[in-house]
Amino acid sequence: MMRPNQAELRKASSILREQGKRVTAQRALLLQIVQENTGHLDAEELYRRARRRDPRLNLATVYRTLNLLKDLDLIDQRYLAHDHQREQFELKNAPEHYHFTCVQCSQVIEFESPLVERLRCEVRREFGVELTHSCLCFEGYCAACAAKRKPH
Amino acid sequence: MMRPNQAELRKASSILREQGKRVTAQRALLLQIVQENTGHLDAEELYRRARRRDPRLNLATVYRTLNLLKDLDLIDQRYLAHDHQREQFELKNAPEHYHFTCVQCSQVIEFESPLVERLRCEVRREFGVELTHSCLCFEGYCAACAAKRKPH
DNA sequence: TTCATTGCAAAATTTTTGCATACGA
DNA sequence: TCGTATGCAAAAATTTTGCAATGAA
Repeated sequence: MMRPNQAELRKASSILREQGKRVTAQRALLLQIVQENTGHLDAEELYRRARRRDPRLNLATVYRTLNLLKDLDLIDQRYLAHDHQREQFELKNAPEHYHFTCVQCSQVIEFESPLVERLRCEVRREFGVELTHSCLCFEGYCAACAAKRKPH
Repeated sequence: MMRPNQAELRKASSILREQGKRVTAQRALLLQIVQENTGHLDAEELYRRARRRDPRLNLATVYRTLNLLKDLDLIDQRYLAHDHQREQFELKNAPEHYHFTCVQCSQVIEFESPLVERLRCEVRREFGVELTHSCLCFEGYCAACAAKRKPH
């Protein structure tokens, strides 16, 4: 967690610039926060956290920035669990990864597995489709919460 | 598709009754429509379709009904693709199934595969978690749309 | 300097709620 | 009949937009 993935951020910045967009303090701040939190935030939460560092930041800017970053494919919009009503965002990483969300403590675990690629092949072959994106959202109880639920 | 799955609906009705809830014309109509469309509808679209058969139906009733059915676990709320902003609902079926959504024509294909169970086992073992639900959302181009994109 | 971006406030959109009436059991 | 559920209208919550001022390149 919290690995300062500056490379990711620099890459995002240069993509912005390539598109003739400006790397403003607000955009840099929001990108920074998205990447620090492995990015499972909705607009409101992102706004709350960003305001701690820049109290002048406006919620409209958060929405505008999220839309921009989505358009440029710099962040992903994910649905992680049933009870998340609002959209969730995360920095787009090269390798796809998948999520497990604990329904009790909301902890998110990322995982990956070669089985996913096999599944994608299967679907491609069976239906003749072309896949551009896959999202896996598992839900349940993390080890700690599961233990608490079954004492002894 | 469009198999008149009356058994599903009767089961839903009896669950409503068991919970001391009433099976009103509005609720029956909404359940009917959710199951007819394999249920990939948001609140507004469900409302539009329901109004064709009962023009007096109110949008507030749709929201109240969706919340009720979610609480009773009679419908699932799913996020099927990136561009679906609003919540999507579908009738809860016994076997879990997964979705592919065509980003061009919005067609939804459901699939299942034993690989999913293997993946679930892997995640359970690796992280010691307990799984209660899994959602797979694949996106891409269906066979027809893929063909149109690559002429000759 | 120039024009994209911001903050602010107002509008639009989506969802929930209070209350009198209607209706299922 | 009794109370739950509905329609309606108003409120709340979420997201977008117009515009003057700001600031990155």
